[in-house]
Amino acid sequence: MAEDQNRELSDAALALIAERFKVLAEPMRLRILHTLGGGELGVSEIIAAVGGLQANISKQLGVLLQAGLVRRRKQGLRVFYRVADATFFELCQLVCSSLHERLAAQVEEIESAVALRKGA
Amino acid sequence: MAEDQNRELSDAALALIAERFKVLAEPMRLRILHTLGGGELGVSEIIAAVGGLQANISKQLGVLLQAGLVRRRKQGLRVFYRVADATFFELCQLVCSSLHERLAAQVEEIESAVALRKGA
DNA sequence: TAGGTACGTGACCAAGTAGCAATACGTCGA
DNA sequence: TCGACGTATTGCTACTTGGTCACGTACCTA
Repeated sequence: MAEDQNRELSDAALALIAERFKVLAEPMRLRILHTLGGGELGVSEIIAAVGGLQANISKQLGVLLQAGLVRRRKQGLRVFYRVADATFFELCQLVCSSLHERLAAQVEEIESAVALRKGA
Repeated sequence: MAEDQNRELSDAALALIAERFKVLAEPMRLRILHTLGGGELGVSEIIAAVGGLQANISKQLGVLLQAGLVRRRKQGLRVFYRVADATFFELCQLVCSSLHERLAAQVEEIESAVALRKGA
């Protein structure tokens, strides 16, 4: 039973982790977060920075807010957002370095293949 | 123009990062990777460990392989997979700690609300 | 060569969702 | 009170994809 519980807990944890990754799996949301990396911004500024229609930006901001990745602050007509979870930047950096390694390896592979063709 | 190039490059990079996150945004794939954390395993063992139909596991392994997250090795009839990108575990750990913080904050919020009710 | 085993693939369906257009909501100045 | 403005929401469409079934492929043994 303890085993079952562990399995259940592990599954629940994996589901939560997957959900977090899902939120980050959209270029537009990444652009918004990246833009907010410079500090708190109003919705209008975000729209100007990342492009796209207001409705969509608002929707994606809602997704990020519900995921706890950004915080919201109202001031009169304006609404300001800022990054609430700094791990986002670490995650991006990790993925970037991983992708960089992978691409470098592919380049090397291709180059060695070219060298083989030259030799033949 | 340099600005445009930077913007284009940044968009392409964000698309790549989003794609990586997308691969990790599925509980079944996370389960497979987590299972492979113990070391190289054959497809049959993976299926036994994570559950589900063989066709689906094979499909998800294909996705992971194409993403460069796992490596493949054939030996007779058997096919063995192993984790190819160790950053996966760091990513999971980061997300886990982030989620833990978030949940702890929510618990605290709820408890203080309960305390307020008691006080009233 | 025939048959069995381990794994991959193609076709399909159902669920989820990004983007868009239209509209609603809340807040301010006049 | 009435627009005007900034933002959120709703309904919709098109597309993607996880899971499943049926079948194909590669490899081994007898």
